[in-house]
Amino acid sequence: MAKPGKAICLCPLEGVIDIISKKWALLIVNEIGNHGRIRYNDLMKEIQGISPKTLADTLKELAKYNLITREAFNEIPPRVDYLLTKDGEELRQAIIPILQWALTKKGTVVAHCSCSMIPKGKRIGKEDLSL
Amino acid sequence: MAKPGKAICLCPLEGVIDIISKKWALLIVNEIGNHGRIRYNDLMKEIQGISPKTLADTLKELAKYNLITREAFNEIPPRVDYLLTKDGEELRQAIIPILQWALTKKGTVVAHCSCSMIPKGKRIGKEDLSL
DNA sequence: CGGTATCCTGGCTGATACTG
DNA sequence: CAGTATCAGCCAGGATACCG
Repeated sequence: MAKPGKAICLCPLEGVIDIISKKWALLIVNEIGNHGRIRYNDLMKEIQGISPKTLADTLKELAKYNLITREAFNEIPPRVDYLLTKDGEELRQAIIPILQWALTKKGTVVAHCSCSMIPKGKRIGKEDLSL
Repeated sequence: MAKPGKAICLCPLEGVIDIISKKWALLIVNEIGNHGRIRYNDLMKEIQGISPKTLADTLKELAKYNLITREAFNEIPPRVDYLLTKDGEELRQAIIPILQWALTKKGTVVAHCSCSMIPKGKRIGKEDLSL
């Protein structure tokens, strides 16, 4: 092998792999993180293409894993905010190296996601990922 | 929002998300990395539970994305080695933060994966991930 | 040995309509 | 507004058999 004693074990990923390999999970975690706090229908608008069912299902999953918090208010009309837990924010930070890696392969990338926090057409480079 | 100007854009993940969200892709990349160079059937043994079809499909995908290299020898019996490219090795490094994050949620984890490079029952902690 | 070929299944996902 | 209910489709992935 290349580097004796440097074998990496992916066992820790167990249980977590179900999250990070879910199509929408990372997007949602990141979007909530970008906003700090956001409501259900605003998420629907930000994450273009997701269906209400899928969004609801994924939110429940994320809450089950303690990555997000659901905060409901007894108002009319109803209001529910979603926030990242500490774990969720840490996960959000943990994917940044993968983002950086993706960028090294492409140089820069033109933002075209639906997130209102990112100016459309902005060129994303490594400098945008150094928090 | 929490930190103005610190919004994260996941656009760079496009094209890459198909890889990292594949159930077996990360496992395979990591396993090849652990061995430095490994043959098809040895991968089958190491990655317990994967079917030949899925393994073959995923290997092709990974090769297409230039994450691994296929090296075939004209011998009888045939022999094919798989290795990580530079990109592949970088990806392997990039997922370590996620591993570390997973560990912070669990403390330590007992290795039970089929990888022959990791002693069964070894307790994995953060110290095993500082390369 | 290193794969294909073939068939099949179940869970994820989407669309749409509806409700408290 | 914030979801649920319902139905339907796709396709990653599994089992098995076979091939060069």
